Amino acid sequence: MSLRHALLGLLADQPASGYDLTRKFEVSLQKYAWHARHSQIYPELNRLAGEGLISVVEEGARGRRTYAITDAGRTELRDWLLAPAKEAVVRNETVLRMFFLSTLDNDEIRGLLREWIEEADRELARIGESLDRIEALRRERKGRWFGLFAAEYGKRSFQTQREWAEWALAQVDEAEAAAEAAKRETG
Amino acid sequence: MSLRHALLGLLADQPASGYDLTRKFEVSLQKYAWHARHSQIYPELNRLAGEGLISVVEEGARGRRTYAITDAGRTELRDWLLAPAKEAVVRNETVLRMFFLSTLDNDEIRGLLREWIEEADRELARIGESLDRIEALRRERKGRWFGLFAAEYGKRSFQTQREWAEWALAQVDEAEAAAEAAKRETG
DNA sequence: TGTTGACACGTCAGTTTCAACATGTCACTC
DNA sequence: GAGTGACATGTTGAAACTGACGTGTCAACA
Repeated sequence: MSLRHALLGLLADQPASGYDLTRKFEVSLQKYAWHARHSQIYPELNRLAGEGLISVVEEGARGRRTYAITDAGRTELRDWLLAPAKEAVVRNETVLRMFFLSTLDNDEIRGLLREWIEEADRELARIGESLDRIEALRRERKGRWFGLFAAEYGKRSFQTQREWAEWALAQVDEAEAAAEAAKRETG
Repeated sequence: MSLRHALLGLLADQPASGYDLTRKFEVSLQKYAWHARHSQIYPELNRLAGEGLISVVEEGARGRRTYAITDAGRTELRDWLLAPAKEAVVRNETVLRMFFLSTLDNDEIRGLLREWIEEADRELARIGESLDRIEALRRERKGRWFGLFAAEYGKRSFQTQREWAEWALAQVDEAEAAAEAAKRETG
């Protein structure tokens, strides 16, 4: 189960509440690493606290509970990072759709490819801002670079998505031109 | 639920049995698109058949049943490809580990990065073969390119993973050198 | 003839995940 | 003082998914 490790990982950077963690999922992990809803996060936090991997360090307004990772939690996180129990699970609906793209008509293919190019541009803009924030934090608190590796990976991934889509568009055009040429020859 | 669409997508290319589909998952979808076990695939095939989205076209030795996609199934697949019901779900344990990489020591980070480089090399070799097969098929049955888009995407993705890991290794070295220089200055 | 290993499909109990429902707080503004 | 929207945490029933177990077939080879 990776959800608990995602939570431990986020708490390894700094203490946070369930609400904070939900927002962190939404803005950073959700899109290219791990998807989870608050209805899954809150019970898991309770379990982690019960097992002593995290602990409540502050209680605030509106029932807010701030959790921090414990030493046991850090050990658990480290073990998982260095040697995950089994082969990595991958689920990516977009990639799945890319897989079956060729079952569509050329114009439909082009439509989807253009959507993916736009998505990549949006994400690249978002990640650019994120990288700026991390860079600022890095200057501020020397030597720290939490999130930098992932943000850079995200950036490169969406650049790849964009370039791939451009390549695919060219492939479709090329195939279509070849098909028309063949048609003219026989017709 | 994407599993059914993954199955419909595979059957859109050519008829196959549950066993065939399980193997296709293992060799192609599993690694970077969608993960599923045979214990999930067989019941889902029965449901799809019950709903008329696929049908049994052949019964062979050892209880083997070959399924083909129906027109209703093609419609369902097409609808999903063009407009998936909700935002794409992403789960990727490797990327999640990349996210928390910086909580480790420099040497541990280097170890993981090297593992990921090796993994990328292995996958690139595998995908290279795959692309050769697809290319051969394409020459044979003109105009068909099922799987080509995805294989190319996979190739580019693992190239990205490799390049990112090399970049990250350089970052670690750089940070370490800077830290040591600072230490010499104060010490 | 026995054994091995790939082929082929299935079930099931337990866990994870999702969407929807539910409840209340606090700050701000009209 | 009423309304709004962000804050904050929960529960629950259904669906999806996993890992392990179970059953039998068939080809090849010793």
